[in-house]
Amino acid sequence: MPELPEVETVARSIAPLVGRRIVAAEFRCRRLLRGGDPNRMAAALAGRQIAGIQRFGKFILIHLDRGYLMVHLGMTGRLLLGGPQGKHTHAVLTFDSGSLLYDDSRQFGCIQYSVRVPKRLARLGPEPLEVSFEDFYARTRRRKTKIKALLLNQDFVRGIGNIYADESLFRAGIHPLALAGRLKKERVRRLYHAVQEVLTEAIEAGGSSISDYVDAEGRAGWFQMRHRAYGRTGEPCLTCGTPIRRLLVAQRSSHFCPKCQKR
DNA sequence: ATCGGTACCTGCACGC
DNA sequence: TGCGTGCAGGTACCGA
Repeated sequence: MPELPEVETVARSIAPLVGRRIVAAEFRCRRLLRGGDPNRMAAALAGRQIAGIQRFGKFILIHLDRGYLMVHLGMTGRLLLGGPQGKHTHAVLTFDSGSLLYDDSRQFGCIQYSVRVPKRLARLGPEPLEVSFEDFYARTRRRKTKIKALLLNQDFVRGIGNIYADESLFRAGIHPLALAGRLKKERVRRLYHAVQEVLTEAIEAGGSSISDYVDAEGRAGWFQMRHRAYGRTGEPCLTCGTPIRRLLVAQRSSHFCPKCQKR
């Protein structure tokens, strides 16, 4: 579910935890820990104070007074401040008052504790809202892959997922199958600005709630009302009226206007 | 080094 | 009502 705007919204909504101390931690799903031991993690977290919260692409890095807790929401992960626990509540952090729940029906997300900043974060590309155009452009050069696949690659830039890739390509007028390395500089520039525009608007809208995404306070986003391509297969293009088409790129559905978006 | 394909899970909507 | 199919915001890993 969550891409950069959703993760940013979640990260902001758990900001009230900064300064609070973890009284107890419980992990009920081994898969979620990616090899970590539930009891050792719980022991390491008990007594720790939240020092800060940072987002890296789709990852949330919670700084503790000793070590880091890295959270990825996968497709269906949620962080919730309090609220009822369900059959997919896989982790619970208890504070002196209140709690933070991790809920994830598909179990594609992960939570990892480490003393140092996890190495995975160092391999990610730059933040799309901070990268310069020259760097963004340079990263597309000599790439033989399709532009849609490149946008989804977190080592290219971090945080873009299926929705915002489609929305950005639509606004830039670029076909998802266009080869990244062959795009002219001015077309890459349009894409660069489209990515920033779409992500900025989506953050302002609190993200996209397609089926069940909500922030830690249970609030849904409304950027789905602004989608022009994603999920609009068969509906008229808002620019030219041509029906939006869907095809598979990198095994992900891609929605685009066959008339407005050129290869 | 890069690329495409597959695996990992559960839930839901759909047609029969 | 049940059953099979396809689809879903994600990444990691494999072989070519």
